[in-house]
Amino acid sequence: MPTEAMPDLFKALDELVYVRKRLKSGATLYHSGGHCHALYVVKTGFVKTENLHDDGRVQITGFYMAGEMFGFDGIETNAHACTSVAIEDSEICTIPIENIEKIGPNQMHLQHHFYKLMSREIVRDHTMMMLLGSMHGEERLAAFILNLSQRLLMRGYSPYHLVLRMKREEIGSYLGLKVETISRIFSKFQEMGLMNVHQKNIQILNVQGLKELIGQHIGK
Amino acid sequence: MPTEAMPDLFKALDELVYVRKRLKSGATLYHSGGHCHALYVVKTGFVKTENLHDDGRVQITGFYMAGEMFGFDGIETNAHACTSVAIEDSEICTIPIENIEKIGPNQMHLQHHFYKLMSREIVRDHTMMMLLGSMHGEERLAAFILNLSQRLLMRGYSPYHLVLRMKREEIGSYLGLKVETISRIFSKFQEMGLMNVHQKNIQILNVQGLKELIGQHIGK
DNA sequence: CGGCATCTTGAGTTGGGTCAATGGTCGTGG
DNA sequence: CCACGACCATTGACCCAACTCAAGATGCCG
Repeated sequence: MPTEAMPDLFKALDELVYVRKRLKSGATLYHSGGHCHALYVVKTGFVKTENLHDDGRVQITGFYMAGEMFGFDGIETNAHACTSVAIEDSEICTIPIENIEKIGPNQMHLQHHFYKLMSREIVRDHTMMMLLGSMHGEERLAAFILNLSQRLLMRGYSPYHLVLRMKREEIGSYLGLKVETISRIFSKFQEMGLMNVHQKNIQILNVQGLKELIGQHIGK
Repeated sequence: MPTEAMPDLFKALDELVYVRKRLKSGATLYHSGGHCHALYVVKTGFVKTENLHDDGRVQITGFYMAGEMFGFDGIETNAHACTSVAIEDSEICTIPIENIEKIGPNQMHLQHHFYKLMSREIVRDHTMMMLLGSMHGEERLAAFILNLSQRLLMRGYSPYHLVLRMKREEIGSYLGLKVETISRIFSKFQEMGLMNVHQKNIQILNVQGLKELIGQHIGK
């Protein structure tokens, strides 16, 4: 992607944005099954998306931080396939889908940008399938922490100090593990000297150690 | 989607198709990391896509049958994020990405069709995340068989008799379980009178029973 | 300060993994 | 056409990672 085009791209993107909504922590942006007419970008705050199974089981399918777009699952059927909830006070930008469809041939780079964003979501989901299907608990949590760290770094924050916005139970739901297991693994990581854990504050002490931990358990 | 528009849509789609490749069973269509210049549609046969982890672990991320499109993961970076392999002799249609980008404003419904297809893949992936993150072995296999049955039905085949194109190990990789576990669950399903299993031939005897099995294990 | 939600830790259980042996199926070549 | 060999599937015995249940600890907010 040529750097020159970026300002134009952002300008063009900006014109698609409809409104900025404010959500209190715990508030629902949209419900599974509801009519889907827009995509969303987190401006500030933190959002989760979750799938609700009939019998009450919940699977969190994503956590989105400032600058990240979500809601692509609703395009296929015009109905949301998951529920979106703010996990801290957040501001959300809305991009009406009709605006995206109106993108003309003069903004082909913008059209392509949306394809890329959806492709990125697909790659991310496949990575999660790999994590859930073939990694052990410790590997999953290490990968999760490294991923958050990476995303903070890209936003210009320190990659070594993170404040978790979600609770242990939500991390567990995302990683296919129970709260107690998450808690135990955090304690173990601390014992191993990989990180300091104090409630939601994580200080990463040994990035390389975390990376090496993933992939140690050969086989599964 | 208006039924009237369908013939036009198919005609328009057809014009994007570049070539039809023939692949022998076991042949690789593209490798992870390779340059991505196209999307693919299965014309005949059966294809799997898989993520390869450094340490040799493999996660199958999808099985695609006639009429299904795949390869969306390569759009973001122009490099394939997974490897695609034919699991039986197959014919594959290639849709060069440049053709998709050239779609003009006169074919807005076609442009939207691609958004829908990518959205469908995202929904499917989220369903898999739910399956891998919060279902037990029996539920996973039941869901898998019901999904195949459903896709056969949509293509006009009997939903009660399926011939598995993949081996047990591949089912296991897809569902995050080991070969032996898949084998044991198939045997159990047969004992329970839910289906007859003879090698790759599955005869479903009790669809309702399979559906009810999913969601019985409350909690986890 | 009290009440409630969240997090941690322990003890015991279990679903699915591992290892190992056997049984089927199919393709190839004599 | 049959026999061999390679690959795949099944089954059993045992084990361990993660779950369940239960009890405290910690922190937060009114």
